[in-house]
Amino acid sequence: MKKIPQQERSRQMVGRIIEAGHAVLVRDGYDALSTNRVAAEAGVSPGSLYQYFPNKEAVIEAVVERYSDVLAERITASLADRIDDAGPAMVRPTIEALLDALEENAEFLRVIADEIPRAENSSRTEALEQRIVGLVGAYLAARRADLGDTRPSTAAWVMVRAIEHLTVRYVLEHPTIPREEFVSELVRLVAGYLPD
Amino acid sequence: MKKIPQQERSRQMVGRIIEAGHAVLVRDGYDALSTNRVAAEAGVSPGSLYQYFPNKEAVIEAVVERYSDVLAERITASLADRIDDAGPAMVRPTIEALLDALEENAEFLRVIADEIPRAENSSRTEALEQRIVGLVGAYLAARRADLGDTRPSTAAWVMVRAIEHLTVRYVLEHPTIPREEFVSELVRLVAGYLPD
DNA sequence: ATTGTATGCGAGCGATGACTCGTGTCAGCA
DNA sequence: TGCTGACACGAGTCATCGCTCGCATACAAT
Repeated sequence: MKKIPQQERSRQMVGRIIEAGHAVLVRDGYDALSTNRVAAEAGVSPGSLYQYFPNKEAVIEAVVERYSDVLAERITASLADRIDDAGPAMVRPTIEALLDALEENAEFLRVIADEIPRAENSSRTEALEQRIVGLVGAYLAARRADLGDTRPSTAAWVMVRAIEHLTVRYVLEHPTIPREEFVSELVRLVAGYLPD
Repeated sequence: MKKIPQQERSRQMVGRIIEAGHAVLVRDGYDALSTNRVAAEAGVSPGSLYQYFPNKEAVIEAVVERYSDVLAERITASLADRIDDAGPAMVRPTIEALLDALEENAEFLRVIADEIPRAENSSRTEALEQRIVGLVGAYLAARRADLGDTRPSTAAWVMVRAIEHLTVRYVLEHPTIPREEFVSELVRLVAGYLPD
């Protein structure tokens, strides 16, 4: 039974439930998340939870959505900021911003990337990726001469996927590569692929 | 109760169970896989299944292991074959081989990559990655002059992760990029990153 | 044949957890 | 103050599943 909150207290409740879901995911992990546990963590009864979420999946979706909205905000803002710069002047700060954003919530990122099946969030993840691919594609289209006969959309697809994955894995696996070295490598990777 | 099969028929049973697990994963998906269902699919009783597998997870592990052994075999063989070639002469056939191997079993790849939580197979996946990173790292170390001050191990980490992820996503998402174009892009990506 | 052992069976136990529903409470309004 | 509908509660229902155990059967050795 999906209701639209009409009173203030119920809107607070939705917030508390999302917050609790986040806490349970980080503290107990994805497998241990039950609607009963989320309700308990939120100090709310299971029945109340189901007044605002149709099922368990919807709760998780809401938690993930809140996180990825914040992330999307930061990334696209950072990208848009430097869309007029060229080459490394644009690439390096963007990668730094991405790494910062991911590291800030590394524990939750681990849950999303390693514990939740990818398919569960495919729609949300892909929407975010599509949005960034669009941005980067437009950027590349504006400087098409650089690319030879590579299509901008293709180049954007490759770049965005690669950078996203590499940064996420770097943050989660903490390989024995100093951050500075890692960033430089990514910049080199991008620069080699998009010659100017 | 993990038993070591002593008679021929029981060895056949283990094989049938693994085969059934594979079939259930592909046909019904990860969430729908129960030990009872696997047993039924194998034409075997649940009790018998537990004579050879300590728990459900072990069954899945065995199924995944069989798949990733085949994959590892093909990739490392292909890599080793061309370890003496230089530049694109080595890179392109390797990527082609990787794409071939992934496409051959795309349905099962989807289950592994999109439905099973990554953490479930981290040990197996990482072992495979480590092995390939080792191979590539050794290759790069042998031609260290090319890399400037980038450490071979770092370059290998970046390359292997990037190529693996991009090829998997390409196979699973079937973006509107022709295969030939995609391969050329990956070759360009590698060539740009590892100048010679 | 007979006995001992390995193998196989499948009904069912025990626990879990998503979700419901009957009951109670609170806020706002006349 | 009494009424009404939104809101909240939480014990309980119902189905699912991982896993066990007592028994049956096939096989090998003697």
